[in-house]
Amino acid sequence: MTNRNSLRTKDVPTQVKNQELVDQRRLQIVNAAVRLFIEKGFHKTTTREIAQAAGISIGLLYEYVASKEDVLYLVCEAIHAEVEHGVTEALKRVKKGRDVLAEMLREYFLVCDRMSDHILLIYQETRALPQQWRKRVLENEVKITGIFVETLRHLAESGDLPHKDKQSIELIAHNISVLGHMWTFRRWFLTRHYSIEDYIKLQTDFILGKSAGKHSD
Amino acid sequence: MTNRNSLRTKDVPTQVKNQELVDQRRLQIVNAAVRLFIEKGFHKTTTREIAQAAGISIGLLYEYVASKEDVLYLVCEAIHAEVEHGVTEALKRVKKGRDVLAEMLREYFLVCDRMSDHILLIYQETRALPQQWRKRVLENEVKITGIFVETLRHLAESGDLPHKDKQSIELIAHNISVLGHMWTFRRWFLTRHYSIEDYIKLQTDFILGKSAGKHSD
DNA sequence: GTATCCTGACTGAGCGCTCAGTCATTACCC
DNA sequence: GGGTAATGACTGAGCGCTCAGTCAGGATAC
Repeated sequence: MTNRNSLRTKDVPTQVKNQELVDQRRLQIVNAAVRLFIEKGFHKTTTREIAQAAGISIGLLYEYVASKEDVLYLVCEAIHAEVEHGVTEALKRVKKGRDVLAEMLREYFLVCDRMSDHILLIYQETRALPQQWRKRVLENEVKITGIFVETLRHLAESGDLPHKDKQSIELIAHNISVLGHMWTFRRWFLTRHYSIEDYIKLQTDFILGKSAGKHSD
Repeated sequence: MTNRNSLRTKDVPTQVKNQELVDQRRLQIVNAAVRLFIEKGFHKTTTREIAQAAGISIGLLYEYVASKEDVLYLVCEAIHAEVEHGVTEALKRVKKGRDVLAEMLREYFLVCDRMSDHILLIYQETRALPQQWRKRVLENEVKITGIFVETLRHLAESGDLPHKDKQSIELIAHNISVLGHMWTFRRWFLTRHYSIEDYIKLQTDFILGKSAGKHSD
């Protein structure tokens, strides 16, 4: 995982003066912690294990964070940065072509596929964060959903999407986000029946409205 | 919460002979634990707190379960039983009328609304279960999704739903499940913008395919 | 009397975090 | 340049405490 945790990271206190060093060490720490948290979960991972996996001493770990929860927060921020980066990069590639929505969905689902474990981690361990930071992590979700809202709005304005009011568009954006996540937290079941390509195709049809029912109203 | 945890519950060992008593005590324990787990999470809740809230001693608690994780398992099973009961009850009411799918969605989303905290709990704490039981809890999710699969299949056969292959129907069932859950795990955001009635209406439109895009293929 | 249910003081493993001390590097002085 | 002082990154043994789980013994029912 690359270091995109530049902004929010500043809120986590450190004893170390050299900012470059802080970034580098925290990158080590986050990478180690992500691996361990995915493997055994936050609660069953000890601070010593994190330190060891990061290649530093337990004492030094606490020069760079004030608590174990700080580590989890850094991890969550890093994951979000990664996802957001993935999505915006994908969007750039897509915007030029046609069939923007379908292409966007495809790219997004692929990001979710790649980041499965990480996204799952956020669903499972956010609760362990202190109130204030939990809130921030949740707002990151909204931020990513916001990217979809923007795209959908553009499409609606340019007429490539049936007119929708703001409320509908926003909810559809949430649906897209969550249906991407569904691939991560029901992966254990879904992969038995669908490849990621199946999944992309079927979900795209569903979201684009090729899907269900006739109405009697 | 009523006691619907009759089957799977037998797998959790107890020292107490009187089965009635076991059921009654475990009900106390589960009710107490649910409340505490929702409030502070599994890891921050002590076994003592559970015992006290259940009105029994710590020693007695361990006559009815073998570990703290047992309690979590009982809680998960109870919640699932409750949700399943809610859904099947709702379905019975619905099947007679018309517009079955829309009515089913409505009832299901209302169940999710009522059981918000409980469903969220399962998302957040399943990880803390030992492997084998985690699997069972996950399979309960599939079971509930299965109810939707059944209903959709009936509708498809009776022609009230455009023909869909098995794969599509199954995935739509999963989507419905998860979009219900979304109301619980994004509740903190969604309630700012939508009432549950708004949510039901918009999601129903979305799922029934009144929703999005035109295609260029 | 004995089988069963129940109590709560007790144990000890485990873990987050600290802090006294080490060492490499830099800054400063003459 | 060489001697000295200051800085701050780094170490890891161990402290303090929490908390799941136990067990010896008491209460109750029949």
